[in-house]
Amino acid sequence: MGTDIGLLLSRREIELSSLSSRVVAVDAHNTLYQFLSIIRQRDGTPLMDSGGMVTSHLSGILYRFTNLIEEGIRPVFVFDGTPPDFKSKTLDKRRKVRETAHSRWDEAREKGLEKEAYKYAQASVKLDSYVIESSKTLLSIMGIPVVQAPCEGEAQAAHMVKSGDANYVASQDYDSLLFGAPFVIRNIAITGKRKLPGKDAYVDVKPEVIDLEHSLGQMGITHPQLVDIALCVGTDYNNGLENIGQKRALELVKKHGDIESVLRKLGKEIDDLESIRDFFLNPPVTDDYDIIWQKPDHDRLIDFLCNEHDFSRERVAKAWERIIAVSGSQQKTLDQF
DNA sequence: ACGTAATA
DNA sequence: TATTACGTG
Repeated sequence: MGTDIGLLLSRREIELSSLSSRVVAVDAHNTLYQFLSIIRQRDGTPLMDSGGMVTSHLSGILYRFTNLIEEGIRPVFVFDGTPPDFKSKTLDKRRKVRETAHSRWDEAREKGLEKEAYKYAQASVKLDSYVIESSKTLLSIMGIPVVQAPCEGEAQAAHMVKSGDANYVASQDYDSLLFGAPFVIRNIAITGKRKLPGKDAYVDVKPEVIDLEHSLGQMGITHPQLVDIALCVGTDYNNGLENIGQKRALELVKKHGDIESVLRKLGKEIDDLESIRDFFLNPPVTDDYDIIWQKPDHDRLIDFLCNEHDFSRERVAKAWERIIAVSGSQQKTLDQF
């Protein structure tokens, strides 16, 4: 998932409190995927209501964004639209991996192999229309605005920061930087600990900002050259070159200037090179959206989470108190303008 | 991932 | 008060 250019970028640790009153364009796909893969029981079974509907993503949205709202952060969720044609090979491949993982999850669970089951459960996560629609419902109940991207959500989120309608993109992936996002926040979570994949070890993770211009300056390259580096290491739309990782890709692009020269030198080719590069530099986006933080709806919150999806009334009531405590004062500051 | 109770 | 273990839906 995403493009592996993290080692090349400069990051700066921040406190969540420094984001107060800032508008954060949340990469919905990335965030929901994260919730669905991590909020699980030890054998990989996700949280579910009595009707068997998955609720892990709803739990993640409720608790994380209650906290962010309490910090005074103004989140906007940006959902994916229709992917470009040249992504179809990648999407087919992901679907096959997912299906294989799903059957291996079942097998491992039958044999009582918890760790293996958990691993395959994570790999079989799919964002279906139920997950998308139920997420949008909860967000609207919480008063959090939703923007529908015409194409890739990360491109739309990047556009919103460029145009000044948002201050940051929030995503664990780096792709919004390829789409030109000036500022990207990673690790915008509450608990400062993350499990290392495959290991039983945990590391402390703090929220961090990646500044695109600053990163480009440190590397001594331009934005189009960063896109060329991404094309070398592989993106959601192409496979990348053999034995070329991010460090060597940076050296090659700096030395030869652009990817065409690099490919000539190596005697290699990348399918749809022109289209993919143009897609990163000039992606389909829209200005047809409204970012308005509505008043959260208490009755609908209780009905949706407790009656429909079996959440604890006590916990939802507690979250409600925290949401409403700041949304009241925030509403005032909005009214003043 | 997050909340909460238990633990030290 | 800070860290860990367990439940959440």
